[in-house]
Amino acid sequence: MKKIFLKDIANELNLSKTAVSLVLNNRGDENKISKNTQKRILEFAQKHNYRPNQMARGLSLGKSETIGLIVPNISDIFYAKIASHIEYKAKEFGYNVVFSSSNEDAQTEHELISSMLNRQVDGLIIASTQKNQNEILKLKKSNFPFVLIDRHYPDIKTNYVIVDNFGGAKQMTEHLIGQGRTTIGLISIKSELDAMLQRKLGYQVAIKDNGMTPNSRAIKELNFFDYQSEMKKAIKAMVTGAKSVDAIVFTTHYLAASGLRELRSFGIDVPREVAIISFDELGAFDLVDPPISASRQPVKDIGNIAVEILVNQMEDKNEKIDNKRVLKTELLIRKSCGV
Amino acid sequence: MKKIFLKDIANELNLSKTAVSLVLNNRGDENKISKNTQKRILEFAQKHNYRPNQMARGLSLGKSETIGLIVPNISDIFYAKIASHIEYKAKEFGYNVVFSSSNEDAQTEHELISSMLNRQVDGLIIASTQKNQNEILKLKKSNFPFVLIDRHYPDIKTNYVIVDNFGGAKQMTEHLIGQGRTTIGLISIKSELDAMLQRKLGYQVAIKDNGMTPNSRAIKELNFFDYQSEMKKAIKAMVTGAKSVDAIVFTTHYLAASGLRELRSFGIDVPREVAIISFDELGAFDLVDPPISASRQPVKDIGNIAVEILVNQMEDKNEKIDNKRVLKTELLIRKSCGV
DNA sequence: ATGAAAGCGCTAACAG
DNA sequence: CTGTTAGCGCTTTCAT
Repeated sequence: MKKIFLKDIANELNLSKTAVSLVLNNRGDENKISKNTQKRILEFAQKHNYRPNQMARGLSLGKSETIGLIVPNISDIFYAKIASHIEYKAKEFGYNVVFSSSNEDAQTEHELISSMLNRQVDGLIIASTQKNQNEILKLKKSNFPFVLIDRHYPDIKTNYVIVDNFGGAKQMTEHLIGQGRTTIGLISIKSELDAMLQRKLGYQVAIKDNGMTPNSRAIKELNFFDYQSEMKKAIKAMVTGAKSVDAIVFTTHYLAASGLRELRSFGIDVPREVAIISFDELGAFDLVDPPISASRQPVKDIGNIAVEILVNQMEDKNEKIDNKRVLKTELLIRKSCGV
Repeated sequence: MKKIFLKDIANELNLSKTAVSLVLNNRGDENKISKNTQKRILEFAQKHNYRPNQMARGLSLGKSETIGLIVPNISDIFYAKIASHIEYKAKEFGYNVVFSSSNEDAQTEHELISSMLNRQVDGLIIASTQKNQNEILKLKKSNFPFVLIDRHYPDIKTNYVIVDNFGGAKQMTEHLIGQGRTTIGLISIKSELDAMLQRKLGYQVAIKDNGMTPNSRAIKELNFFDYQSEMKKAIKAMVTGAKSVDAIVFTTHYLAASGLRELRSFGIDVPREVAIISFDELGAFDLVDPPISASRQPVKDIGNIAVEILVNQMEDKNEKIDNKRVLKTELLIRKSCGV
């Protein structure tokens, strides 16, 4: 089963490369190549297991039929799920997906974008570190097709698909208030991410709107790379002393999991003493003791819509490039925030 | 910021494409190109943001510096983690990663392999459906570099990195026996996967070795695509009637999660009435009520070793191609299998 | 209806 | 030390 090339099949069949190429790309009819010739070509290719070299094809065509996907971390189940949906949807449109993780590092993200551009991806889907404003601006100016997901740059007009972080967090907080909680804390990641700012804001607005006293001491923002050890201190500060909280909003799933571990180690009864709720969830949140309430993100929609917008822009060069989509999260009420 | 090519920089600098290409590929010194010329080239390239076209480069070089990764499902946290480690390790060696999910479908896997070959990946890492023996055999015969992970074909000599499924399952079962459990059931996926067979075998051998009566009614193998609804029946059958079990071994994480849900809905006290243990785990298994014991797979090692073997084979064509690695799982004892 | 020939951007003998 | 030249495998215009 040796490798066979376009040229070989042209030679064997006494045809030109042109004819073979045309037929193999389904352009036989429009170029009026006889049915019989077409059949011969197709059968021969099939029989000899012909595989066009996509690098050659891509070089010639000036495109690779590949989409690049850059996420902070593919082993985060949230991004893994999005990746899975992106891959599925991309395939529907005939595109492959190359992915890479930036590890929340701006420089890595920068290199990844370059590298993918080198590899001639036809478009990019990026869950950005949000620390590469210039890079994104350059991409935009060069008119290269891309869409941001999960995180966007508020100051740049681009395509993006995000969720309503503000609304989701506000709704979560209001639910706790509705349950009669009066001293509600927030534990988040220290970050410039607009998503995180919006979640904090949603929480704060809910607090104020309900006539409760905002208390900056009730807000803890942990270092992303060291959140586990900082969590211990944060929880300790929140549950001891006179101003202890009776509820905590976590701005992301791994914080909620970590926070619950610490609450337990302090012997706190969740939800009786402290109710908790999480933005986004892990697979087993419904099994946890107690089951953790969460605001679920529509991962499938995020992936699908991102691909659709991207493909539109890649294939229709006139497409406007500030296609903004803000999706709603879904509040899942479980025992962790009250009875 | 218009696109700039090798030719452009040669022209601008009044040099030949050769010189420029050499320098840009760090072969300036070995080709005795003057330091000064090198500096001019590098600076010009830098300044104009030169990006070599990897399709052209790949076509010329006959390789793409890309590794293809095929897994059953990238949104399964187990594979997502492996993918993450593979990506990281591959980058150390200068390779990119393209991934795709086969959805446990043989035909899809077949197409994926073809497609990746078309795209000129330099090597393949495959967690196979194990239903493509011929395809794998062909790959092997063509001498194309690849390594199987997680699942291997027992009848074909290939590179592979798997875990000791038999030993892990045996150890899990023995632990339950050591806890005084006397009627132990197994819930698995109906599948030809060697991994699943080995897990079942490990369970069965542990049962026999300890003088307990094997009972085929205590083994339930569910349909992969419909395991949730079948789980309800399986659990019901296991916990009702005279021969109800006092422990269950689950052969994979999502089965354990699903099984626990059903046990609860039947009002079973875990672990008092029924102890459970899982092969592999989900992120929050330690938080679940009760915390679920599990045999953890070494995902990082699986990824790293797979890449190392593959790179060896890709870069040293004399490398033997039956590099077999069987890694140990790690038993994590938590409350779900007894006090 | 089919073929010859040029070209995509880069690498690598080989010759100077 | 540098330049010329010939590909890599495929697509596509332009003749025929």
